Amino acid sequence: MAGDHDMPFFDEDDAPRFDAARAPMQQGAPSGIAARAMAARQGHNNPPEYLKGLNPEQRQAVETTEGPVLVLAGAGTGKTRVLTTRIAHILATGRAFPSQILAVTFTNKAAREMKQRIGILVGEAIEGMPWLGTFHSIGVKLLRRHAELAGLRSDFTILDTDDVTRLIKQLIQAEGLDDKRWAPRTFAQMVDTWKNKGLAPEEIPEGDARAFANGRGRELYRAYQERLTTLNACDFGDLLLHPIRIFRKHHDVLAEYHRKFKYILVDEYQDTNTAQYMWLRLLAQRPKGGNATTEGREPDRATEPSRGPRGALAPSGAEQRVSENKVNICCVGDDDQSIYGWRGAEVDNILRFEKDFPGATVIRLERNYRSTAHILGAAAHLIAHNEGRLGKTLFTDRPDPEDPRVNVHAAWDSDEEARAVGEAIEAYQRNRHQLNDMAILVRASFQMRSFEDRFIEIGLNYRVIGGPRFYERQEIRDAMAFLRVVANSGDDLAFERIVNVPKRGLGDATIRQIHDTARALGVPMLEASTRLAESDELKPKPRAALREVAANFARWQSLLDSTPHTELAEMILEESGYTDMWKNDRSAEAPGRLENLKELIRSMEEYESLRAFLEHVALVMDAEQNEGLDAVSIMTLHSAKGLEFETVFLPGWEEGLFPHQRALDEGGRSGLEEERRLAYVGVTRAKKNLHIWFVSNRRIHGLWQSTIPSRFLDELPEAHVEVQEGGGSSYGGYGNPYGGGAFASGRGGFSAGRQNPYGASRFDNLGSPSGGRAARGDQGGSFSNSYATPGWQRAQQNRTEATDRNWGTRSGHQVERIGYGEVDSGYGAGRTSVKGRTIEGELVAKSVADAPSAFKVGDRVFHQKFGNGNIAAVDGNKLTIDFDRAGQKKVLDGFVTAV
DNA sequence: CCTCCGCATATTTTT
DNA sequence: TATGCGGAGG
Repeated sequence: MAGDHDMPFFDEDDAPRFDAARAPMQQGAPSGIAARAMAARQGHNNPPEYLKGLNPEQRQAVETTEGPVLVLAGAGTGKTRVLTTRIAHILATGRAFPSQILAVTFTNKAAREMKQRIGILVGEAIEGMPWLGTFHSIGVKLLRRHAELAGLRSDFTILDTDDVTRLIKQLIQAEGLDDKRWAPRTFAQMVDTWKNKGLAPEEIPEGDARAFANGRGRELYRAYQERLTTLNACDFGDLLLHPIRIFRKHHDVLAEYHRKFKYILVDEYQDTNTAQYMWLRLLAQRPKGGNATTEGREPDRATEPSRGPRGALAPSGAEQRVSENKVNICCVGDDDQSIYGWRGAEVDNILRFEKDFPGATVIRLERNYRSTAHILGAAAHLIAHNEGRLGKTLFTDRPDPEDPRVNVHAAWDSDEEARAVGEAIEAYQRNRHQLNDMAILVRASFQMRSFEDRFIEIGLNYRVIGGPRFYERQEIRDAMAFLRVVANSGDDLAFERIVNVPKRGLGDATIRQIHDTARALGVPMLEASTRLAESDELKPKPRAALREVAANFARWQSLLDSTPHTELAEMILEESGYTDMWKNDRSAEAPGRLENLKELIRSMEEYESLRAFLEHVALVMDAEQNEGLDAVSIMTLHSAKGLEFETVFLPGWEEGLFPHQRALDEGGRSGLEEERRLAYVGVTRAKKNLHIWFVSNRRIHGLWQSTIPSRFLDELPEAHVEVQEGGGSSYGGYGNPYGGGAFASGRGGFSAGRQNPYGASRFDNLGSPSGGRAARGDQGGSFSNSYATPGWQRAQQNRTEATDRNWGTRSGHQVERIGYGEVDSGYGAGRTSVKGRTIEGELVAKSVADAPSAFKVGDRVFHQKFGNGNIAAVDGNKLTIDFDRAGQKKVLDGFVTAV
């Protein structure tokens, strides 16, 4: 077997032998890396340039090249710097060639950044690192070399989630199952979860197998894998799993890579899932006696029935013996920033590192270069509420007492929140802050909408980061499908996607016929179409259409080698009628789609060939956003990881949203801890200014819900936090008649007789003039006289100055203000009541099935926001109410009181 | 083939 | 509430 791989194995990137002084040089006198390498070898006392400016811990992390190393790199402690400098150091000291270093990241962005920074450190004279990339891109590289060992040809196609879902849908239908009852997406997700755990069809838990397709989950998974093999295709999970299986089975192959990779580096180790962990361990474990195989003691974790908590894979005795050998693996990560548990990441991997790699050096990077002492203090106090951490405390050596504290603000509802944040941003802008330095980080993307609406209204530039990606758009995927078929006529999934695009009258019936013919003849669908078009099995119309399709593809394929690929692509889109299709489309999106197609062609120019481009796109599903424009960034907390901004706004800190109810329901305590880590990530994005917001009312699924402040707010240390009375008071913009944003509708409501499951909060009364006090029997507080508060006065002013810049153009808001006034009169009686919640464990709230409503049709009720109204319909606890002023609304019964 | 209506669904996202 | 999907019907 080994002989089969020798050829591809020692090709481009395997330099035959090492010569530090020569290899990296291209011409001229020794300089750059070569000079540094020689200096290092000659034992000069002066540290090389690239080590200067590192702090002692960073330097230790760079210079401890031998043996297993775990670098616990807190937020903003120079993680990437350590990683790149470490690679530069290994290269400069002649410890390894670029091709002998395996460096894995999670995202293409991270890989790109690392390559670039290594380039800067080491000088342009060195060729790129061939084995620096994402788990998946390295997986493809391995699999292309050894494809036949996985039953594939080396030109296999990589399916993305969309392809996978369509394929699974076909399988479900082929099994005679109802694809409505058994959603293909759901099953695709299940398969993904199994693959994240490294499980083959025979290894999945019985319960999982039974849970789908009338208990036929296992067979379906198996059928799916078989279908992939037939199609000469694999999904993202396979890019890791196939190499794992090859390594396990073919020890000679594994041994080659053991010899090859002298150093292994892993970025964001806390995000690794079980499959990635298995993959890494296979590559990292070296058998004791030189090149001997690991035969007989190869761990087969996937079949191990017993695991520790949360799927932890305790190393077996055999593995421990194996791993005694020195392994130069360096994992960098931060357990406090592990936020991807829901997609299979195992925090345990990082928590267990020292057990997995006995004798490991653990280095903590805690010196933070990003944030102020207040922000770090807040972050530290917050994250300290988590158990099971490795434990780190960030510090800065430039404390500045003048720094602003972390600001906590209250708002009445999400619209007001958006308004207040907008005003805060404008205030910063007036103080010459760049919009580019500000970001709004939300928990869930639906929160973005109120900000977008508001910013459009006031003409504030913003940019949404994340969301649907360039390569996931319909027009791009269609165009890609054309190209895929041209490059590989066996790509049936791509073919099916576009046979009838633009519409050519090839309906389901014809496509089924192509399918059947293809299967009967054992040929790809394109081939089958060609033959069908020549036969008279089809009616004239589809036959002609199909003949044209087949002829088109034949022509394009014949041009593949002779025509520049960008030109060919343009030709394909033109001749297929695809561009015309969008030109004739009068919908609003059509021009944008044409623009995207142009962009696609443009981006192809960077690649040598169509194939090179397609390979790239399969794995790199990101496209750059337009820089240059000064705009506020809006994104989710998840996509903010790794970024930093001068000023950060964190809206929506309410129970149920953040921590998210679903995380609590499904993840229990560990779910809560992951939410807290997410909060920690959010807080640590800020360099100087941090504003946290919560609202009292949020519309969820169209129903107004009264909310209570997030428990995370209570976990912030008072010393570093300043509570802003009234949402945007410090920016002098707005206010509501109650002197600020929020009523004590949440916790205040509880304390009136119900139990607040989270205990009293110091935010209970924030912004509440009388509601909170009334509810809790007056405990004074900062709002003992609501009419004296700045907020109230501001509100009065605002009401009279209707032409004020902040109000004038927004009739909607003005109406809403008046609405508040109406509410005012009845407020005392209209105290909110909130449904109780059960508590599971100590801290975790479970949502509770709502009891039937005590109200009936015709009842006269009062609602805080909408005023008085009559109940028009009752559905469980959901009420449809005709409000006197606000019209018909649906509202939960907990938020209205009988009048 | 296109349009309209009813129905389910409504965190987080990379490769 | 809003969105998107799939089926039914023109």
